[in-house]
Amino acid sequence: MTIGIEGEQRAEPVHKLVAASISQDLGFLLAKLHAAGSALNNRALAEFDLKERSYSVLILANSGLEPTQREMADFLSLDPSQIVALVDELEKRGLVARAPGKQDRRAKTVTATAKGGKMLEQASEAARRAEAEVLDGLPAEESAQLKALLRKALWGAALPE
Amino acid sequence: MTIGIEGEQRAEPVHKLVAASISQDLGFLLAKLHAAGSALNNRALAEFDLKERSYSVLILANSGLEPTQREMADFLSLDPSQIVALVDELEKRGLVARAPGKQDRRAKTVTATAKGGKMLEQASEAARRAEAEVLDGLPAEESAQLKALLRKALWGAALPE
DNA sequence: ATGGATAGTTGAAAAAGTCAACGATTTATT
DNA sequence: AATAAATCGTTGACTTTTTCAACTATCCAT
Repeated sequence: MTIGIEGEQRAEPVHKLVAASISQDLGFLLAKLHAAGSALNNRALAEFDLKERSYSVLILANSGLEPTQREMADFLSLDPSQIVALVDELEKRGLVARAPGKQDRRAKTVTATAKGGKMLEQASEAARRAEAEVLDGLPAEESAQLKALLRKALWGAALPE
Repeated sequence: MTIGIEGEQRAEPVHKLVAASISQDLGFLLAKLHAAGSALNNRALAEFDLKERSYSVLILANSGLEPTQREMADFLSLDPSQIVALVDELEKRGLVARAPGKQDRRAKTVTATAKGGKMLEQASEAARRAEAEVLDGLPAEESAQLKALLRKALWGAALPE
């Protein structure tokens, strides 16, 4: 983690309270790193009028997996009604399109348009840079390790890639 | 991670969308594990009429470090006004006490009362169990590694303990 | 001694999260 | 086949959380 201020970068000063036992608490560590990362991500994505949420939806829409809104809601840990709002906005901007589910006509699959795919390409690059900034304190190997452990904590040993 | 349903526990089914590239995104992984952890934490703490937030404040108040509200806000990545509300409530319940800062009379240090300390003891045990549940998929060594990497990402190599 | 910054507090406004209901459709039961 | 129960997306109401600008009291630099 670094804090960037007007182009200049300095290491985050280690806070006095780091000595408190909460610094050993997983929930706190996740919340804090997530908060810092979200701020950077949202700043990076603002250029494309995206936020972390809409960016996530766009990625899933562009994945080729033709996810339904319900699948997105489950996977992103969001309420289905929030997905409606996110897809509404992306659809209005012509970045994604809804289509009726093939087997299930109740469901709607969400797919990125060509325009959405192009925007995603650029946005991903910005997000990649933001992530690098968050992981600034970790060498590449440990960054990979951290992400691998997070995936394993979420889904167990059976991991993609 | 496991999902507990009415006492019974089952492994979380690996979602179809895990194959999407967002599963490699640090922000997403943090958000998802944090969301799952928060739910478990809050459920565990509800017994004590605490939430993650008030629990965090109580820990810091009990740390012996005599943090000011501002220090708490910085450390917990919260707005100072949110700390006011949290401390107000804990103080009303007799779990913490405000005292004027010794060097700086603008500042107020927050300290846990004996009652607060006792409650924290029990609540910590509940939180510890919740954390264990989140880290269910990881062997002890990897859990420790994950937490160490999170700390390092946040504060660099200079770590407590 | 004055001016500018900072701590806590308040209150308002915006954003996000929660939840129950509904129509359309699917799945299960008889 | 008919009916019942469950599910998907959507809407709207409601609550909670977040954000931000003011304000007082106090501190710090000059």
